[in-house]
Amino acid sequence: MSTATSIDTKEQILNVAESMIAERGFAGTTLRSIVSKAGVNLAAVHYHFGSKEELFRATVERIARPVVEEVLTDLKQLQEKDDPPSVEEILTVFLMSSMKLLVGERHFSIVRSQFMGRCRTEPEPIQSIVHKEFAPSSEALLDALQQALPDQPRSQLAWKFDLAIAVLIRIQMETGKPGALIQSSQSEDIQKAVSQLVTFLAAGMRS
Amino acid sequence: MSTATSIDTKEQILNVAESMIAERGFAGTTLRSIVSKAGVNLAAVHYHFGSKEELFRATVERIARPVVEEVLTDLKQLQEKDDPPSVEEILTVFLMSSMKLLVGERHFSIVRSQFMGRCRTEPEPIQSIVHKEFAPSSEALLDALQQALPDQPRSQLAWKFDLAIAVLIRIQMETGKPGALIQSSQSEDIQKAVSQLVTFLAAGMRS
DNA sequence: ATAAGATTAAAACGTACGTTTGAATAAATG
DNA sequence: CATTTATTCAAACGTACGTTTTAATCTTAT
Repeated sequence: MSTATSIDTKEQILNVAESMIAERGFAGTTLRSIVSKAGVNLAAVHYHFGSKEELFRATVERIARPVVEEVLTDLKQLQEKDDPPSVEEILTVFLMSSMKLLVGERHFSIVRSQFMGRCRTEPEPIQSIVHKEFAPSSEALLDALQQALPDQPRSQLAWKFDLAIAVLIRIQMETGKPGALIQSSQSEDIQKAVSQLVTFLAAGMRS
Repeated sequence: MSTATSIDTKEQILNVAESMIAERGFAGTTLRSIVSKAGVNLAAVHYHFGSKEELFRATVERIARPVVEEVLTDLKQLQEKDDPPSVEEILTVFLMSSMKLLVGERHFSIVRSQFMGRCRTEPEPIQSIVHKEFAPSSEALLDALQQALPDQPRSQLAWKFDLAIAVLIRIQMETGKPGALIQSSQSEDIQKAVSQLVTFLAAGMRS
């Protein structure tokens, strides 16, 4: 059953795995280093998750799920307001859904942002896991963009949106580092950065 | 001395390391898998390179050096023609210098492009190695952009250029895959893609 | 031809990996 | 309270890692 102790262990592993994978990547992070930092037994990983890869899947899922859900609901809400929404509105939903991870306890949330960036640049089979997790929101966003820019061929829109993802990933990986666009997890900083990014990307999307 | 056989061994290791790191990343690529595919002895790696990390450094250097030199000479040539050059001209130099890796034997050159993208998203200490290798050309390009867009604050230009790098990396990683902007290594395809990317990025840079 | 140096080869080094096991402990259930 | 279930723990499993060693082989030059 789910006892208080077991939940703590499981979540501790997820938390530590998150920050270590964000820094060192999947292949560069060992289970022994995770359990050492988390203060739990090595076997706990396999008891709670089954394998290293499943632990990674759980880590991705825990972060990605609320982001994907946020995109879908915000997009739906946007389309009910005015259909079709503008490119800027769609890009704002796209960026803000991920940036909202940043609002909260500083260090932890910045790590989350870096984790998101890191895990989306991992080699196979990690890449597929992450891609699959984000597929629903990616497709919804691309559909919305197609409606906002009906004159552009779908293929062109596809690679442009792909570049928008690349930009988001880069922003996430650099978050908190000196010289980066986003340095704090304060709401004003984030909103300002998002609006700059929307301007940057919208110009490219329309071009 | 440098005999014909030893050069073949050394270059064989570099070639195979290049393609395997492009696919699996640095931590995910083992020396044993490299020498196995290359058909050379395991100890040859340490004889010719000293360590796994030094092999990686050599692999990066072999590809990055001509790219960096190309950027510097092309930029100089551009500035002699008209000073200051336009944003579009600078971005073209930036993109084309890397894209020229693609011109040549198809499979091998596509792997090179993927390697470039992959190694620039690696965790430390790899990240620092790659960054150091590209620093001269990055700084020169940023300086040129500053001259072309004197009204934008340096800090803003810096993160915008950083996003341009992110875009290039993404393009390189996706090269050859279905749905990607660049699918072949033919000169026309590349030039067409570069001009589209220049338009995309220039719009963002000016925004 | 032979000595010197450069390169390759096979084997082992110690370490660390992900995973499994089986017993000990804690929690929940009747 | 007894018993079943859930969880933790220490230890070991087999495998694979990067690296080192020592000897054999090939090149080059005297």
